[in-house]
Amino acid sequence: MLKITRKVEYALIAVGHLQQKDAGQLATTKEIAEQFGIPQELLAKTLQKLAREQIIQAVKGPAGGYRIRKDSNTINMTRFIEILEGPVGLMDCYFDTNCIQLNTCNIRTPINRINDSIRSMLDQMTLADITN
Amino acid sequence: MLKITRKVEYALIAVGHLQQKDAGQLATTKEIAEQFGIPQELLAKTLQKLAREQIIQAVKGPAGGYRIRKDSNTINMTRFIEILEGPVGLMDCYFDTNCIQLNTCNIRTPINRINDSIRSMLDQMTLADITN
DNA sequence: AGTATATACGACTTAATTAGTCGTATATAC
DNA sequence: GTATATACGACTAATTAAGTCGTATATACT
Repeated sequence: MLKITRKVEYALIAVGHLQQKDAGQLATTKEIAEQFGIPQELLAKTLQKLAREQIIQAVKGPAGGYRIRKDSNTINMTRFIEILEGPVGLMDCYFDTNCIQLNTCNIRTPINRINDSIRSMLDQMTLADITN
Repeated sequence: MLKITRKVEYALIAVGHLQQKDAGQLATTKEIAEQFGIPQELLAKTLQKLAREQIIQAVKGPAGGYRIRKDSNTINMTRFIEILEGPVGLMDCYFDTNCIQLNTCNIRTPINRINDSIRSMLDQMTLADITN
C-alpha cells in the first residue's frame, strides 16, 4: 500500500547517478545496472521512457548512453512518477468517473482531499530535490 | 501506484455509515455490504480487524452488529490504514533495513523525506475528518 | 562494408500482491 | 434449540508488478 514501484525506484537511482556525472558526461544502462544491482533489461525500458519524455537524453552507438538534461531538474515528482506508472491517485475514481457506486459512495470527497494533498506535495518536489 | 486497497476503501465507507447512525445504533455487515455493493465476506473480515483494534464495537447475536466508538474519531489515518494493511511507506526499506543495497543506494534519504511528508499528512488527518 | 556496442520497443513469462470465497466456531436473543 | 450475527483461518481467483527475450535501429571504429 502506498508503495512506489521498482520502475520509479530504479529511475530515481539512475537519475541520481546521472546528476553526479560532470556536465555532458554519459552513463550506460549497463554501468548503472551493475553498479546498483538492478536488472539491466528492466532499467533499459525505464530509461527509454524517460528519454522519450525528454527527462534524459539518449546517445546511440558505441560510447553512447544517457545524460541528464539540465532543465529536467525542474520536473516535478508527480510528472516523473506518472511518466513511469500512469495516474497518481489513491483510488481509480479520482480519474475514472465510471464507478457504479458514485451515487452511494460516501467517501469520495475526503479521499479526493487526501489525494490532492499528496499530489500537491509531489508537485512541489522537483527532481533536483531528490538527489541534491 | 500509491493506491489504497479495497480493504481500506470498504472500511472507510463502513465507518462513514456507522458515523451517520444515531448514537449507539448498530449496523450489520450485511446491511452495509448490500447498501454499498461490497462483498459481504470481505467486509466482514475488515470490520473484524477494526473491532479487534477497538475502532468499532462488535455486538454478537441476533440484532447485533457494529457501532462506532465515540473516541475513535481521534484515530489518525496512518493508524487506521496500518491496522488494515500494515506499514505505510513508499518503499520497504523505510521499515526494513535489510536491503543489500543500503550502501550504494543514493535515494534513500530523499525517499524517506517524501515518506515522512505523507505519513505526517496522514497523521494529522483523523477519522472524523473523513466523513464529517 | 562489416562488426561491435548501445539504445528502442513490443511481446511474453514469472512472481507477488490483492481480492474474494468458504468452512467452521462462537456468542446470544428469542 | 434455533436463527442470526460476529470471529477467524485456509483457500482460490484475479490483478498488477517484475523481469526476460527477440528483434530492430543507430553509430563509432576499423
